[in-house]
Amino acid sequence: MYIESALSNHEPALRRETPESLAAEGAPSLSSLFARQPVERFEAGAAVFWEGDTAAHVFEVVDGVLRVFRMMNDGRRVITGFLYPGDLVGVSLERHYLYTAEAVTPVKLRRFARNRFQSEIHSSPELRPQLFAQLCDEMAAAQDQMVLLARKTAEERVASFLLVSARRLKSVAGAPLVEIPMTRLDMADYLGLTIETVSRTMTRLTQRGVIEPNGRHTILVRKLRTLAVLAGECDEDDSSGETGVPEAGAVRRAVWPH
Amino acid sequence: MYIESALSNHEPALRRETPESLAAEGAPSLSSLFARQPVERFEAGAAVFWEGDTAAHVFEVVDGVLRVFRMMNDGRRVITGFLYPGDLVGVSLERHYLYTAEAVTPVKLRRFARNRFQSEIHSSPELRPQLFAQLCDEMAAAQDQMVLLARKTAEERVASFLLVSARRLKSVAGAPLVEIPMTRLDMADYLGLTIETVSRTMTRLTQRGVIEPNGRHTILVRKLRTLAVLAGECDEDDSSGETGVPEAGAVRRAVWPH
DNA sequence: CGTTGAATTGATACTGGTCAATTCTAGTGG
DNA sequence: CCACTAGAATTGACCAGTATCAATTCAACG
Repeated sequence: MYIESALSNHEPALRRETPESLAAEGAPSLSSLFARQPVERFEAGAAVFWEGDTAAHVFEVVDGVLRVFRMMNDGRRVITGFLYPGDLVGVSLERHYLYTAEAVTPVKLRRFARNRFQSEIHSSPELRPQLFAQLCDEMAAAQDQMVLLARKTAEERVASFLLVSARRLKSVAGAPLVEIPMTRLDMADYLGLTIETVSRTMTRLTQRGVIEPNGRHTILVRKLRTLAVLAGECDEDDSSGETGVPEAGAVRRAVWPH
Repeated sequence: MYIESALSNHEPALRRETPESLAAEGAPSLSSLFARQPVERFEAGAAVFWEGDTAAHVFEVVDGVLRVFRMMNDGRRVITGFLYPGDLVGVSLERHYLYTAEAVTPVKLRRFARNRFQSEIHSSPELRPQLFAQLCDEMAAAQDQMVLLARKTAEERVASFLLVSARRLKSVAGAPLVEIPMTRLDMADYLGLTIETVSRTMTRLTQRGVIEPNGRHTILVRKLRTLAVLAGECDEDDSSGETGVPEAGAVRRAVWPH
């Protein structure tokens, strides 16, 4: 079966309103479920759970960034996603986790027993559509990632990543200052490249004036439109204007000359 | 949020029992929802819907195979999945489909109005977990595909594809005879390769006696264990035995030397 | 200020892509 | 029933984009 996102380009449906805001208003939301759980802290690099562990809990990211990855038996690593505040980890029907979750930055999480989570979801007509929406968003993101991995060049991949990172920010007027908390190795394993290729590509983007690194984990995006064009999936008209962030709900064409 | 499959290796949770069997028994199942809808036929190559179309319906595949794909604006195509009898297409919260669905073979479908589908799901405590299970399966399959696209070699990709195709069959005793209904171009666009590379890789597998083509769309798998090893994600012990199909629920390790 | 892992940069290798030429095969029509 | 045809698949020669290997350089932290 195939599902789609409630919002194009994977702005997560529920991420806009912070967990706190909803919980405070008493509106039933997925994160309000977790609100009473104690906050647990993980230092950067620490694993929340491992691929193969018994999947006993569902987690909500409260603060920080997680990486979620799978390893091939010879050590090749694939990061299937990064998780941000408001995201859930470990929702599943499987007895064991199918991936490892690690803290990229220091992370705060809330934990919920799996079976309790399931029964809460099952019995709440408010929560169910929200969970469903998150699944749809995640599926859409996975499909974008498949497009990236299957057909995009190194430059398109890096540009796509930076673009999505830029969109995650509350777009500061003009050029957004993007935080890249993860290492180049994380980026490489997420984009299906090597560190060297990621590094070279970013150097080239810098030389062309598209981005302007500010330390290793902060990047000023100087030409957002250019970045969007380089990323692939958008119509490549003017890259001169260099105005604000291209809106998320962009039009999609339905033409395919067979 | 991240979810996992109810069954490893993406044997779909609900696919085993045919739609008919369940519907006949009156057991509430996703496909029983569709059972009263008229069957629609699509000839090979016909589109069921296009990326960008208003997403007004959900479809159940009754017979045949669909390909689901997205196009980049310059024509690069990525097939994100193939759909088989029992699968649903078009489940979404989005107003428009995010991908095109086309018939690979002559296909029979049943159609269900989107809002009716949603309310049925919403009001049925039996159906909901089944839909959830399908979402989980699909998410797990998407993650496998990301691993394939991000890190596997051409040979590993082709081997993985043939292996999954072989597993879909009711494993005939000994060497399974695998049907590959799609063209090489479909395979290439699914595996992130070119037709030429797919072709060369299959030729090499044939020369090594791993597979034995029987026409262009049928393949006798002579060395299933070898194929499994070549596919990557399985421990590569003996490839001599060449006995039955490796079971789906294989063990996963949880080691990661950081 | 020194140390160490991360990142960058360079030289070279190799997998898979591109372009082009056959060869196959499933239809089609005589 | 069989030759013809057009698209699909295979094969080959060559090329390009990334990976690999190796050497610096950078920057965060003690």
